Amino acid sequence: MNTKATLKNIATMLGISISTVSRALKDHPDISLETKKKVRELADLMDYEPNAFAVYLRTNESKVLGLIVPEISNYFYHSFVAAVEQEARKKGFSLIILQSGNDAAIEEANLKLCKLNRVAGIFVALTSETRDMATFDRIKSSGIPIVFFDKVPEDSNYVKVCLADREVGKLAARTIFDKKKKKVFALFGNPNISITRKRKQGLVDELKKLSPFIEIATATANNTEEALQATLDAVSQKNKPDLIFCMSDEILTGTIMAINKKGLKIPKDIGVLAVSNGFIPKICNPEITYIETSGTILGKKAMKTLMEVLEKGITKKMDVIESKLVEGGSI
Amino acid sequence: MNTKATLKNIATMLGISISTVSRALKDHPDISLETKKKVRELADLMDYEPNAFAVYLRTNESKVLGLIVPEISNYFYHSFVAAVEQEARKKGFSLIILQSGNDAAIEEANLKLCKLNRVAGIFVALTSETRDMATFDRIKSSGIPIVFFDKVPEDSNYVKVCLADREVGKLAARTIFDKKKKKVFALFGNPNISITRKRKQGLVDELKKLSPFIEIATATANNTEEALQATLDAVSQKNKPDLIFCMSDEILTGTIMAINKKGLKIPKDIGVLAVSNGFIPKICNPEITYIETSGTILGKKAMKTLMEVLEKGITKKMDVIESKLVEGGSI
DNA sequence: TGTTATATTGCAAAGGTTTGCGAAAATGTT
DNA sequence: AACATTTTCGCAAACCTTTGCAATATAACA
Repeated sequence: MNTKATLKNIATMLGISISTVSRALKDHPDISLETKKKVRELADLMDYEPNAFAVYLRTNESKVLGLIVPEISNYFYHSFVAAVEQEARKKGFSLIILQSGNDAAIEEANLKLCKLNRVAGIFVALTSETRDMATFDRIKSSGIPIVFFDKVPEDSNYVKVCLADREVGKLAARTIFDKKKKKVFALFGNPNISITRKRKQGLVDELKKLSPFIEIATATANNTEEALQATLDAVSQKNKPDLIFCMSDEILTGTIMAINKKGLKIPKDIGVLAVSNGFIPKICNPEITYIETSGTILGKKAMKTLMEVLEKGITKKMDVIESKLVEGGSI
Repeated sequence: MNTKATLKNIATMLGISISTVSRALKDHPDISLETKKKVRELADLMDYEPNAFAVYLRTNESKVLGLIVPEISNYFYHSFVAAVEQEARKKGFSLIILQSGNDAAIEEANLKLCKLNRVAGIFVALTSETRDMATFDRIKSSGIPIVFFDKVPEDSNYVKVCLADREVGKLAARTIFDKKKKKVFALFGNPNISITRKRKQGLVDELKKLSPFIEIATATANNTEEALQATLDAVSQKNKPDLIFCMSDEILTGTIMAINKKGLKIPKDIGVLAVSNGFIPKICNPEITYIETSGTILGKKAMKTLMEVLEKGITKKMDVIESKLVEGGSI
């Protein structure tokens, strides 16, 4: 039978003490080269890997990060997740990924799970249902840093990385103005989350400022299905809009389906402007003009921020990433 | 200062022994109701959670699963990941997700990471570069069960869940035959992985069997970009195909971009048939006809299989899920 | 040779939990 | 009251690693 690869076994087999083996493997200066060599050879042979659990138990430093997100299968999040995972691996961390499915109770359970797994830090995109930040506060005060991203709490008391959401709205407004659109139908996601409110405010305020003659109607769509329906309704009116603004990929998807269903042509019959990571816009014909929100960039930023928090113990901070307009042919 | 919530501290505060506290918390029959009550109350108050690392160290049973995938931001995998995560949580497991980015070396590193984290089991979709199964074998013989999915090793010596790939090909062939297409251009992914070969064989053989008059040309596209280019080339010939078959969403995406770029109309100018999870087909106009491959279903199956392996210690097994044709208007 | 410095190594505790086994206390039996 | 049972609990080892400190061995020096 194969002996388990532990310090103890290596030590016994070599007739030396556990501590010597431990130090030899870490290249501690106290240990003679000869011993180090012996130890390393046997360790390699036995395929020794330190037991992460024992290490943690002793050192209290875990190399695992938690990531809680409403759902992974989301146009934006999965690129965020991919980026964080990559960066994490570079730094020697692993990533535990949890989905809260827009349910505050599951979110809380996931948070507990992170605590249970003694993660070194957590990334969180809030549920649209999250009202109570108490659990987050408890986790935080128990010493586990949290970096909020995308769907962040409004309160400035946290560490967060997000898009310049108000700017996104303004940029959309300026684009609409430049393209001389007159009747806008704007679709937004759940109004409970701050990014929705900010994007909406940015868009509406800036549009008003730019011109008193641009009509704007807004509606809420919590998912692709609702966006499809809302778009259908909007374009079926006698006096239909000349541009539809979609706050997210989820919504854009529904809008496109609706436009296809109605047999309308973009941009001849109707214009489309979206906020997106670019994937869906690029497979449309013509390509959709969009304001880019890159999950990859945000992910890298988030990881960097977490590392800072871990090192310097910051507890409040807000990082914002800019976004830019990518022109397709949809307006 | 707040005392840490550990068995020891609870024990001291209550003036009883650690073992009693431990057993009380697990509702062990040896402990009196009175004691249990006391213990539970204090534990609740202190927000006690067993230290997962210590538990593992003692029991050697971890509640964490590993998942290694070429990349999460893939049309198919992220729904798989989402499904596995959900099922895992139901069973009290957490999921560590790693990406190997189609690099066999990173794949190996990820495997080590799983071992290091002492996961209870691993899900793996192979890289197209993976040749050497030695590391997998070592992990397996070290007692960590591996369930391969989607991109699985050919050899029957493993536990795997996958689509009925040959059937997928055949179904495509029958559809092409039924729709009376005469000149097929079929795009496949990396030929090193078995699903490619199987789908291709299924399609080609069945097509030959059904009719000697259907022409079929095949090409390889390793990513969306290559698919775009290959499609562009194919439709630019004097005698262009009347149907394009796309083996995956990645490829379908490229094909659609190419068709859009060329200004061709589906299905009038050219037909399209894909293997897909349905998302992209549904946002096209007309919707693309596709053979469904559900990451969600496969994910659930994979989790179920892993649980079986964990319980019964099976070491070889192959589960196959059927797929069906979903008609759009693209043929 | 005795003394001191330096290079190597080992001891033992700690981290939090689980669990077999034995001890003590409570209850039941005659 | 003496004994047998049953109920309730504690002891201590084990899981594997890290690390401060003490111990030993070796070399250097006077």
